[in-house]
Amino acid sequence: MSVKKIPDIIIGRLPVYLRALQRMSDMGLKTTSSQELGEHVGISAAQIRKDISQFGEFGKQGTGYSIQFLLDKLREILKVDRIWDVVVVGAGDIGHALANYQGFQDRGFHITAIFDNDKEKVGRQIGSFTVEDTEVMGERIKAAGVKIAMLTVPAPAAQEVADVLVQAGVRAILNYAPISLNVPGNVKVQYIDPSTHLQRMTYYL
Amino acid sequence: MSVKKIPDIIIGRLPVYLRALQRMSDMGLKTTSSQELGEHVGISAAQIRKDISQFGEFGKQGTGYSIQFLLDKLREILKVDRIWDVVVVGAGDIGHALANYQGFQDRGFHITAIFDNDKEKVGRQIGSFTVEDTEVMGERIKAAGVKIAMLTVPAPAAQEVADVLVQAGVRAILNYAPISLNVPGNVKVQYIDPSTHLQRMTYYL
DNA sequence: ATGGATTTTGTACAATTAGGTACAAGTATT
DNA sequence: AATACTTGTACCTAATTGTACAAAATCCAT
Repeated sequence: MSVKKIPDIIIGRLPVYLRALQRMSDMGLKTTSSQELGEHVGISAAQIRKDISQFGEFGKQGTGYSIQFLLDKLREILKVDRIWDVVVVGAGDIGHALANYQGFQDRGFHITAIFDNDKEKVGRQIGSFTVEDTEVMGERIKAAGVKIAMLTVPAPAAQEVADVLVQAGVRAILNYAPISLNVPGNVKVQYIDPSTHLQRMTYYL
Repeated sequence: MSVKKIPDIIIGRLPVYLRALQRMSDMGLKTTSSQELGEHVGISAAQIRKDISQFGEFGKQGTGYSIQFLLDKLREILKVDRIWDVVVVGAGDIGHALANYQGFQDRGFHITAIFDNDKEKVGRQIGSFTVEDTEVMGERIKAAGVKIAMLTVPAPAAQEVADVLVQAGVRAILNYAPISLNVPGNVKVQYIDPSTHLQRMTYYL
């Protein structure tokens, strides 16, 4: 009896539900329905019910879902019921913005180090972080057991850095470099490239 | 005889192909195959052939695709065979990073203005831009006919700003605020939220 | 030059995956 | 007690992806 494999596409929607539920909770709401949640996130109520029901029967007929209970469950499912250490590679504008970003704290992530290969930048202070040399990145990641990295280096360097990250044990990469990365099957990559995202919309203009 | 509707999911992959092809072109390559392109972007060769064939017969048996020809075609399909004006709303860290980013130039986009509602920031210089007041944003967008905006304001302000953008004629929003936006059906939104993207990967760790 | 081997596309067909519809059953409200 | 609300799921439909191959183009050995 193995656990049913959950499709990626469903996993991809859960963080969106989580974000909306957190917002509802912050507003003081205690319960919600698939209908209401669906209106918030722009997804059909049936879809939401089906997605959630993959993991158990979390709702109650006539009432809907307890927001707090669903938050707890989703965090548990997504494994963000804990704090993950994350490193940033690249101390440019994006690296800066990420280092200063206050939105990781409550969503399961904590930046622990920033690396750059530019000797000019190494040693400098970015917020509460001191930029470290990329040369020590691999061993630092290994030693700390870090599994998640955000990659903000220029495209030509990205694959090489990704290889080092993977070698050091990183299993999830948020890639800001405008290039597709080649990584082993057990490593996940999410891509953030503003031009690519914009190009997904111009077709419809 | 209407043109066959192309699925969103295919449109979403085209910018990735475009990016990889541009890279190959920069490296001096003249032709490629669905096989080779697929290895670069991590998508099956059959999928790539089928995607491309939606728009015409761009390849040649035995040879593959002319990179330059395919680049031209993809740019035309995605309507990035021109330069789109884009505005940035929010002059925080992300707004700064976007304003300084050099990666829009060659990919069909040009930032024309940056807005913020903080009177402290209005009038300041960010790169070659002078931060303008959000109050004049609507009329400025209307006057210039801008169709694309990047939204980098705090979550609580995002929906309100989005409403103004839509009212002013914006039809594509790249939303960096960690919240789902409610917009009319003829307006496209792409979401960039690092925490959400990270949460899509932690499940697999 | 030539012919067989190789490469590669575009597509027909099959299989799989994702999403929509509808409703029984439970819960709440009046 | 009747009405309204809401879930979870069975069933159906649509969308997406994979497989396989004919046809065309190229390559290569002689």
